[in-house]
Amino acid sequence: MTQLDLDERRSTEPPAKLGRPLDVTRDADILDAALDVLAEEGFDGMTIDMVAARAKAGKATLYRRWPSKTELVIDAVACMKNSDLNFEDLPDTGTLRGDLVAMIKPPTIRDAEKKLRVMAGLISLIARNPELAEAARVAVIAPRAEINRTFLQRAIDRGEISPDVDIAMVSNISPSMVTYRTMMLAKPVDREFLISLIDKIILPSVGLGAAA
Amino acid sequence: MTQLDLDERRSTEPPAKLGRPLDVTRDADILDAALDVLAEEGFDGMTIDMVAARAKAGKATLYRRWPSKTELVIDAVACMKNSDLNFEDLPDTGTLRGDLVAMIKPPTIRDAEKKLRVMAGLISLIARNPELAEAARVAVIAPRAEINRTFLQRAIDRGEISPDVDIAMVSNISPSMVTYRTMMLAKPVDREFLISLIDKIILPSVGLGAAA
DNA sequence: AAGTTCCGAAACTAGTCAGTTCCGTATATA
DNA sequence: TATATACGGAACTGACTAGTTTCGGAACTT
Repeated sequence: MTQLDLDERRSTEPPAKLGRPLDVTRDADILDAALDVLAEEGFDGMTIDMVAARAKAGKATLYRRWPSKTELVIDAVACMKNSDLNFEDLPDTGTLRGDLVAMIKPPTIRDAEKKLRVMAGLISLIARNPELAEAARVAVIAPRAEINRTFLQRAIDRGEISPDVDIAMVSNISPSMVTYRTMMLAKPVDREFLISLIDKIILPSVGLGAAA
Repeated sequence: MTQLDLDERRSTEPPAKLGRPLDVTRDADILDAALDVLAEEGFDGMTIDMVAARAKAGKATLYRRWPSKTELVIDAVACMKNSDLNFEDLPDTGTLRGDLVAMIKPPTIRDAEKKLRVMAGLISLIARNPELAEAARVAVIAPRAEINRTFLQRAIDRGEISPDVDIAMVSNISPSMVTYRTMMLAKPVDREFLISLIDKIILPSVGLGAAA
């Protein structure tokens, strides 16, 4: 069951005729709590009681809305999609380097780090749960590369870089190295690291080595 | 308790005076079984019974040798160190590209993939268990970057690339992108991908874009 | 106010699994 | 052969947790 399914379910029972209506904002609170616990404990370390306590809800309430722990987590991951970056207001500075540097903002970095912590808690499951894997890919993994793809395509269109650049490969450099640095090396992803990444790896790979 | 501790314990009871001696090769079988299960199920999915069954051993035997599941896993990870690549016989072809390409061998790739599957099953724990994190870093993470560092240093020494190259950054490109591709994108790491990685990302980042 | 529905809290069920104990057997020394 | 030791297997304990049920109360509708 996905968030969309829930919305649908509710739209078929119009504005709720009698008694207290199902509160949609309650769903969001619970999903947020689930993400917090997930980031701190991982999937197996997370218990339904933890989530209920964090959301100040009863365990029964969670089971009234989601049929199982797994479905709750899938839904939580799917709803993690656009917590920070809106695709509409991406920077457009006129240069590839300008666009990439403009993405380095503390809130964006924090958002990415939380998502990575959630991902870390899920990875061992992803190999065995295709539905969860799909939710994670759509919500977390794809958007990061998509933004880079957009920047690169713009740069090609304006003639800044060669159209022969392997966009698929280059757009994954930053997600790969940020993820590895966080999850494997446990080192901070700070502005200095990201600037180095742009100037020493990404720009040279598109032929903007010294010209930038 | 580490493998070293076990060896020590055994060396203090000389060649075992009476009865059946503790069989050191039995340890290796059990640790291998643990790695197999770990790679397939992840830490939380792995049970002691599974490991015992796979090693054709009794559960009690495992607990005679390791005090807990966690210690067993830490030991297994630590022993994963040099299953394939020996630091002595690294290729030395005379060019950076030659060295990097020479590392692309099916057995090496398979070995790396298994290690990555084990890592995937551990990541959510690594954030909460420093001892395990250290074992994983020493056995899996550090060696991969170390090899690249060696190749890069050689290239600097022979004047092939500039001494200003950020070795720490460049030596992590390949581990990062291979890990991400495997764990997040669930795409195969084949020869074609690795060649592209070398020619399109790594070599340009050290100033060998077209000259190679 | 009456009726309905959802709520949080808590008790409960059932299954799983880490870790322990026990036992009959196999293998080595002496 | 007698003895000591570690073995595999199986039964057991205790803790934990997913999921269910129950219940009194709160909030909304009419």
